[in-house]
Amino acid sequence: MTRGEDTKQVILESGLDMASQLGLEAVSIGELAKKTDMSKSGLFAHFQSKENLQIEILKHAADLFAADVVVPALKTKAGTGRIEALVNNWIRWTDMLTGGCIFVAASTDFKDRPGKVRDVLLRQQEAWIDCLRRMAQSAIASGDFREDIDCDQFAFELYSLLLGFHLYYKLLNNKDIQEHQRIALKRLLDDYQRSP
Amino acid sequence: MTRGEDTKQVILESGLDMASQLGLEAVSIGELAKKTDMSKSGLFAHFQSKENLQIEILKHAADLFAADVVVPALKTKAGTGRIEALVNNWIRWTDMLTGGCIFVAASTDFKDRPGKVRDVLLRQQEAWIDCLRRMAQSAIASGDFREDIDCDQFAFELYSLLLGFHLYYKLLNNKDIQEHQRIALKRLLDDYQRSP
DNA sequence: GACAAGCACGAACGATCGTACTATATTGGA
DNA sequence: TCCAATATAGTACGATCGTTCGTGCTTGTC
Repeated sequence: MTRGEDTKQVILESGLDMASQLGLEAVSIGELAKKTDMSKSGLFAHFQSKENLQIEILKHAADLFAADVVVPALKTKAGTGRIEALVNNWIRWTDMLTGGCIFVAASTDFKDRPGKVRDVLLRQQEAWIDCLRRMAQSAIASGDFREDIDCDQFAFELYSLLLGFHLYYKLLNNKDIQEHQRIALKRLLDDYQRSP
Repeated sequence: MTRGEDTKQVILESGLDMASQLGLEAVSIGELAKKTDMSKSGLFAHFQSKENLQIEILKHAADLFAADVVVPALKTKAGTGRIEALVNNWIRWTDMLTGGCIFVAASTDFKDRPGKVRDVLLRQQEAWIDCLRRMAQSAIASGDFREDIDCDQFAFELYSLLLGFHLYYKLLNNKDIQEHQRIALKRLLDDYQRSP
């Protein structure tokens, strides 16, 4: 890794943290330069535009997300256990970043801001939902889930649960939410499970 | 209503629309002045600070929300029917505003911005969750729900469902989501319902 | 018709925004 | 060790940010 790529990683790390707190649009080049002890122009030279900076932050986040959330879950045996592992990894992921999940923040931030950033975000969200769907499919294959279930439906309900958890946890600072989340997940899995 | 109060309503209406799209923090006084055909200073005089403007937008939104979503639902008979009415009103509410639900947008926007705006938002969200909880309580009283259910748990699961719907609907433009939402709501209500 | 209050305006403030240039360090290969 | 490439800093730009101030235009009241 060259020196330039090295500092770029530092910038992206700091930018990711900033975006998780204030939103991707609120990441300003001047403020980011202060946090990384660089000059505005020196930092800017790495990205050529703010739009590129935002996109690279998103892609950097996606790399970390894949490595910390998805891949470890895929190493466990397919079925409800893998789904629970994924959920636990996701919760740990929202704890790693100071502000919470950057994708949740960016989603509300860019839902009405057309452009390349929104396009990237959309593809990422679709990939994530597809990941959830495949979790359900492999749970069918493993025999944990019934065969007649709607995997899209499952993905939607599971993602909804995570979004609810995120709001209770990050905005309302609700202490009991982890337990509520556990119960809701159990109810969801039970309903989709093969009756014994 | 005096002339001043009249234009203030126009400003808040436009500000609410803007906040629902770009977020409450992205509502700029200059841009809002353009949309309402006013001067920056003329508009500013109504609020004395941007913080006050944001707070008044939130309160204006809460008034509309109560009138369009909560009150009509409370006029129906308590129980699962009332909950369904509330959900339908909520969906219609997210359709009324160009960008979606302002509270969802503001929640991610202000989760890490301490201050008066965040305090107001927090109280509003707690009131909303309390509203959902009372819906469950009255459903118990009416005999629709079992008596041993956890109303906080129900509020969390229902709110999560709405958040998921909002993301699919507003960011992903998912056409099938209304049907997915309907199915998930049925599953939720069934699980909490008194067995016949 | 004078007067006060309410309301909106234009101009200007310092700060920060994203971006464009130019120049100076720092680096790795010949 | 010299050179070219890479990497950072400095300065400046027009635009916009939230905010302040002074001014004039409408109102409704006496």
